[in-house]
Amino acid sequence: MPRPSRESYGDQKPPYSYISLTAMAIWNSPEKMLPLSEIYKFITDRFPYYRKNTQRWQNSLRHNLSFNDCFIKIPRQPDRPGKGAYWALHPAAFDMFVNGSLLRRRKRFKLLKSDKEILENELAALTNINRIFFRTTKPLPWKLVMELLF
DNA sequence: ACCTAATTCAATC
DNA sequence: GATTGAATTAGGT
Ligand SMILES: [Mg+2]
Repeated sequence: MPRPSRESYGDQKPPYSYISLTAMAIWNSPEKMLPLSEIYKFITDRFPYYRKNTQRWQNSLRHNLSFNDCFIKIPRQPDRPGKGAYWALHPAAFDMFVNGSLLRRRKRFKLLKSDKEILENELAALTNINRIFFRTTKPLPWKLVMELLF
């Protein structure tokens, strides 16, 4: 994993792909997952180059998050409200930069169609569980909930 | 020169 | 914010 923490390229474009920058941001975080806004912040905080043309590169970065299987969208937990989901690195993609550079990996990380479907089902299940908590102030009758679910 | 990863534009939800 | 496609740019051999 790329792990630059305090670099300075001035106003020059740093030699990292959006995938690298995003992986750095996520890896640098305590929980190894960040909402979009924090990924942006990580990048603009240390690379002045990205304080311009924000609409362009942020759209590209979002494209990367959705398109690349190495990034997975974790639904936000009810106890941590905010906008958008969290983004994490797929555990099987930790080594996606080996034998490559931070500008261009040797191969794209792509999940098998079947593995992708399994992952999507798991995340969808998580979203459903979270929905049970959504906007409830008082504690839910867990005993009852569990009995209904299982 | 070639392969294909990365970036961009932009429609759509 | 997130997803997707199509077209273009560009890194690495
Ligand atoms: Mg993804």
